[in-house]
Amino acid sequence: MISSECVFRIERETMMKITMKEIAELAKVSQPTVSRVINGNKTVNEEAAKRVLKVIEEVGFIPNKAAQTLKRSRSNTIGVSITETYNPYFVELIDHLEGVARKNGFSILLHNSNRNPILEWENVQNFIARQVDGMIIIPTGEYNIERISKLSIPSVVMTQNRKHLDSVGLDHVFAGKMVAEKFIHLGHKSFAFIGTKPSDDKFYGFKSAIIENGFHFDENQFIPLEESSVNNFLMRRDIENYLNKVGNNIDFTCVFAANDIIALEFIKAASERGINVPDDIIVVGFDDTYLAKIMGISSIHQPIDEMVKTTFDLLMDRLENEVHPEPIQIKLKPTLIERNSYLNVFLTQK
Amino acid sequence: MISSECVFRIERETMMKITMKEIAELAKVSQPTVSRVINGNKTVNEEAAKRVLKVIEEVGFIPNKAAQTLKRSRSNTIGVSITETYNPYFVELIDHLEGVARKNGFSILLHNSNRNPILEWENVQNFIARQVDGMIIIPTGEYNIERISKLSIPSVVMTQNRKHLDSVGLDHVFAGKMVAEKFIHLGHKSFAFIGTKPSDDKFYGFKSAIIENGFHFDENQFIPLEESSVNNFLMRRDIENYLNKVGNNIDFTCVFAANDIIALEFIKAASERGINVPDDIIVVGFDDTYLAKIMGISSIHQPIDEMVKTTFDLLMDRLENEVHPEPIQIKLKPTLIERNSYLNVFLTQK
DNA sequence: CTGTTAGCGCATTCAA
DNA sequence: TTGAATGCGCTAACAG
Repeated sequence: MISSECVFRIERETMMKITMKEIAELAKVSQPTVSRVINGNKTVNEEAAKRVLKVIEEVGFIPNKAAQTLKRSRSNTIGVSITETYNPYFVELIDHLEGVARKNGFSILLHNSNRNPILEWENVQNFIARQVDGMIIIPTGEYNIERISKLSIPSVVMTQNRKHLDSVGLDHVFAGKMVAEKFIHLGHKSFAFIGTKPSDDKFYGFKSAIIENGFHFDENQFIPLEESSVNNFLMRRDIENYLNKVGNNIDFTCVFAANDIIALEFIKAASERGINVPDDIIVVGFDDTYLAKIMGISSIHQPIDEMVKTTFDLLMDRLENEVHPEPIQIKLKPTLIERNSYLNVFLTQK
Repeated sequence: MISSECVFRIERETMMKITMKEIAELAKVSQPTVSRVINGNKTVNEEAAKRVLKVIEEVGFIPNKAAQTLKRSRSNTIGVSITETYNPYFVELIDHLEGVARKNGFSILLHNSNRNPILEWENVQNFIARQVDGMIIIPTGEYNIERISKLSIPSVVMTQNRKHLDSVGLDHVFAGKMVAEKFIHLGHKSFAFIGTKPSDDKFYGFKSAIIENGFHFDENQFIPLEESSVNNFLMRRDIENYLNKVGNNIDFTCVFAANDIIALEFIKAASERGINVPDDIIVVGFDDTYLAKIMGISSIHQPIDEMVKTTFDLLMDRLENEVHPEPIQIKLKPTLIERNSYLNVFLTQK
């Protein structure tokens, strides 16, 4: 007792790192016994176990996970590579992910790729170096996917679907279709899309549905945004460019925006030009972030909870079952959240 | 060469973990020599080094950081505990932090405390278990600070100042004062504050400056918000409650909000009641997040870059220099960013 | 310049 | 039920 008290004091002063060996000495047992107690091995004498626990409590011992990882070849860590944090949707995703991981005894090692494939690969290398048990990738594109699939570390791609890897994505085509059909159902006849790339699945779904329903969609109804603008909140500039170009010839009455921030920026730009949202033009955003909630913008809602849970479960499954059959592709269904734009209130109150 | 080719193939198939020992065999050197090459030890024969690097390249070897950490008692990781992600300000902070850390060869281990001191302590325990070299804490309150200060792991508190620990905070009192003086300078005579707790330093600075300038500030000019409302985007409810209570007796013409989201929610609530911002009431937010930028709300800007850099440098300093004198407290100066509310545009265009 | 040896802290045999 | 011995993959001290 006295000796343990003593060490305890020393601990608080100099705080040299303490190990199982010290605990063992103080509890008058061997180091493996301490290990057994900590890992809940029942084959330990009750008295001894109590002594060990008491000492652990007193000195505040915490096992060294680096040693555990080395020994067990298992770190209880999963690496998560994300592309950006400017979109609150990803932040929410990560938040949920950490919660789920924590509940299951895992830590998250989070790295941002900033949409840069080189950094993404760097992240993966780092994950490997740090012995993660699995990886969750929000991909920058196709660039590293195949390499990752060859890595033998269980990995799953989240938010998008990929051929070579397990993936949990959203049915973007369906989302686009849903918006188009909503617009059509509301009686609209001329449409527009704002986004960075025409290859976007949601644009494809949107455009297809429009054409399938016998309506027209030509190139200048695609309002193009630079990637770099989007990342730096400068999409406003691109929108202005477009509006300046078309002048008064705005011939669409509804717009689908690739994300909520873009939607809001469009609404602002339009409003300043005397175009009333939603009276003149209605707008639907994407991601259903709190921005959409706060500003009352209709938006495509991604089932974050379900996506995170599905992704994590899939990863756990891969961790436990060695067998690696074909990559699984899961496509989640989005929903359309309709809102009355608060902006409308601002616009019409006078 | 042939043997290395062979192992390479096996690697791609079964992908058993490869170690320095294997590299050594393939390169016909001893394992420590491989280590020397990897760590840039110049005392290695050039030929041998080349062979080693070639093999490493071929098999894609990445050193096991768990082993390195165990051996060096250094993980090149810093633990970061944050309180929330709902506020984009913290997200920006973390983003910058990861960038700075990466540049210096460090990884971030990020854990969210969700404003819960118990989780915060859990985070710290986890950081210790994972052998972080240092910690950066965005505190949930006072609760764990003293315990942390006794831990011997270099730690610095960020965004707030604390007595017992190195800390890099913001001069909140100054911020409040600055806003009050701005309001006064603009000719306002009756003021309000929206936030969760009257103990808030920025409220203190705000109120003090008002009183010092001979104006009045009584209790019902503090618009109270529940912590839980703020965390769940339900501050609107509290604001409505307040506005309902006072009815038409709104006697203030300017409001200082504890963060940008609150500011926006107030503006919305007020606008819907026919109160024009900024004609009837002007509003200043806090954090200068993109929300404020997008919506054109005036806001107190925190020097994120400087804060992150200062915090990181301080931590590095503590890591390198064993000596631990008194805790250092650094207070950064905020600035007031003035904007013309876009909401105003929406409100007045008709 | 390089190989041999030792040991970081832990979990896991294997005996006893 | 327990302790002694071993080794996870790596770095560092020491010979040579």
